Amino acid sequence: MKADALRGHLDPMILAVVENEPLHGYAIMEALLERSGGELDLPTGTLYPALRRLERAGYLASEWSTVGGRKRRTYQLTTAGQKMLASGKQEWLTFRAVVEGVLRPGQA
Amino acid sequence: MKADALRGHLDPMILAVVENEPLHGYAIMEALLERSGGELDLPTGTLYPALRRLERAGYLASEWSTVGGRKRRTYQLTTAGQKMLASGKQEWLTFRAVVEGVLRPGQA
DNA sequence: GGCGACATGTAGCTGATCTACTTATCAGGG
DNA sequence: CCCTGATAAGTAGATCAGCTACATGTCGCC
Repeated sequence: MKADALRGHLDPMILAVVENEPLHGYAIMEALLERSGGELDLPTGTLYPALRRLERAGYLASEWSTVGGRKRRTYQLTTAGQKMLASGKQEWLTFRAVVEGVLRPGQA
Repeated sequence: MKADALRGHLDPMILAVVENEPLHGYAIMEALLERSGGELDLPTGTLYPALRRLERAGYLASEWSTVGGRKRRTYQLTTAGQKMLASGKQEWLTFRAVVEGVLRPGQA
């Protein structure tokens, strides 16, 4: 999967994995990997800046903790983040309809 | 629809509209607009450079003509372009599965 | 004459994602 | 005891597709 394809779609995906349970960065990476069937293996240089960006934007809130001698920064969805996620899901449906309307992937 | 979302998905869409009939730039714009139900209204500053990029890459071939006093550059799919389109369609299916696996858009 | 559709293009900006690197803890094998 | 690999979090700098804004010109119509 090309890197560009992700552009603009990563944010809602990140928000989605912390929708039901707060997770720390590394666990978010693993969750994305698992939910995507091994396809979405984000470099740390992508994920961590993305998380800080989402926090700065007010969609995530974080909290430090230490587990087994390792420091963790756990992120949870804010109210704004919930709204963002909901609209992100909606936008995905629109986007999918647009692409498939143009691509007509059934017609090889 | 956010602009970023398009990243990496525009190329196969452009190739798709010239799949069955060669079209000139302006007609490609109109075809995209129509197939997307009015959602995909590309600025000329996006489309024309994209067409030149696709031609430079060998996926499209162009030819000038004049119709009603106006110059047209008509693009058609090359063999490489056909292959690119086919793999682009396949990649779209993968990408869609990844996003939906993570997003689980059914669960609002 | 002027406006809107038709038609093609360039210059320069933005910013999300990438590569490559750094720092640190812990468990297990040799 | 050291080394590797997993766990955990980050930064600096490069890339490049799509954007805004601009430029040029034709045609039909009011």
